[in-house]
Amino acid sequence: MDRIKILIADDHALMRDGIRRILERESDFDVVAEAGDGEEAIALIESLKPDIAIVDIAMPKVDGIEVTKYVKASHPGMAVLILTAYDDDEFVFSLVEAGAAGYMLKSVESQELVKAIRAIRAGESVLHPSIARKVLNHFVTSSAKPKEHTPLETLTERELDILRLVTKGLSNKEIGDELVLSDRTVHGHLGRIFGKLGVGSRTEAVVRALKEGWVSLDDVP
Amino acid sequence: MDRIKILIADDHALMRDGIRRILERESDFDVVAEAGDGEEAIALIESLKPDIAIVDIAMPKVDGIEVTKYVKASHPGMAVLILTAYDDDEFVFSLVEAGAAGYMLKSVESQELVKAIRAIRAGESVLHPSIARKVLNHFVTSSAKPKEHTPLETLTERELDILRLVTKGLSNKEIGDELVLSDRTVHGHLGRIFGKLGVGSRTEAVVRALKEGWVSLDDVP
DNA sequence: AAATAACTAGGCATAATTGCCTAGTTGAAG
DNA sequence: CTTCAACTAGGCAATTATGCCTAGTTATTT
Repeated sequence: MDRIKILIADDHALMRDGIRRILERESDFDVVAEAGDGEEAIALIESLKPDIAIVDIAMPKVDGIEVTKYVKASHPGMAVLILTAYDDDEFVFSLVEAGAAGYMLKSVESQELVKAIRAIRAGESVLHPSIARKVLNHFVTSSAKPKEHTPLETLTERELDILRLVTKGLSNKEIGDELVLSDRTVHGHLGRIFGKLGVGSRTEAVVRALKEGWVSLDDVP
Repeated sequence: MDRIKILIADDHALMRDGIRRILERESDFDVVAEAGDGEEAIALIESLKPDIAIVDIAMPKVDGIEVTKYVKASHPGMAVLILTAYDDDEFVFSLVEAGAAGYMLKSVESQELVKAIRAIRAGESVLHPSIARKVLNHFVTSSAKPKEHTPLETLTERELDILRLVTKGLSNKEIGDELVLSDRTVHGHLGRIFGKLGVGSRTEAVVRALKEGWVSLDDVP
């Protein structure tokens, strides 16, 4: 069999270099390229067509999830191995959905990574042990309570506007001034927001907005 | 001169391995140990007394900042090079204060890291270029406005307890029940919290708590 | 012993929030 | 043309929150 062509995408040069040196000790591995961001990764994938792309989630310009989606859409035979520092449920499910063949944490031992690559090459899927547990938990709990915490009816644009200003600590009246509305209107919107989010106070709504990423902490200096 | 004895502390085995392989190519470097968490790092520093400890910030049990403080307190001659993924002002100042001899990001090229180690061995200090800029900005802006956004009088433990519960969306009365207090007491604490933080509503206080890291979003499911 | 800070609690007044209604307007979709 | 969702606005009542006071207790420090 030909050597396994591998691409490494990670914004940390040191990590790329380290992984490359680890993989290059394997005679059947061929590290054909390194990319420092998602855009570069996609370009190199197009021109070099590696067998496996080792991709970090957090990268500038285009993140690992997008890269994975792109790869599976345009090169279904190509495998993506996510290698990341994030031990986060949400990412795992996004990636599994996007079609990643593996999800390993950077805390993995070198030889485990090597084994994972060979397994993926053989058509298997690999999950970091601590991740596998979470995935199982997910299926168990998600079949137990199909809704309850997910019934987020989507907020309208206007409601998001108001929620953003609430997060800045403004009162209903101040929000009204800001958006040129009556404070009663703000009051009405807020009531609907609370209903949709299933909360009962602006404090909870704010935490929810931040948790879901509607609003970033950076927006609130 | 003897070879430079180096210890690598990082919770990512892959990163440790990569750095080790990079450094081992230099004939005057001697990687004497690897540690996967801060506790292990301190133990190994005690027994092996390396010249330089390369330390990640985010590590289990004991973080890199604590390790740095420990090293500077008990082995003033030993140097600490922080190598981390976090491009964050606060960490830099904490580390500079703690006595780190260098602060490099993991996005650095291998050869830069090698050069940094030699520089530190020679008694110099090294800062990642993008960090250096921030440090300069800090001194410029901090001399311009000595207070204003920094006048965070420290909150007491009790105040933090209350702030944490506020972040969960509880009312004063609910917080009182939780902590076995009168709601008036909670009211009093909150007033002092607002004063210290310079805010005027629980919403602002919550955002502040999250922004400063008093409370984590993970604590609020 | 005296001072200090933190925690506790209450009074009192004002302002803000929340809940539950109705209802007009607009624009897009059927 | 009708229907529907979203945005707008208000009435009304009840609850909370906020600000500004005082003041007792406890533990620590000086």
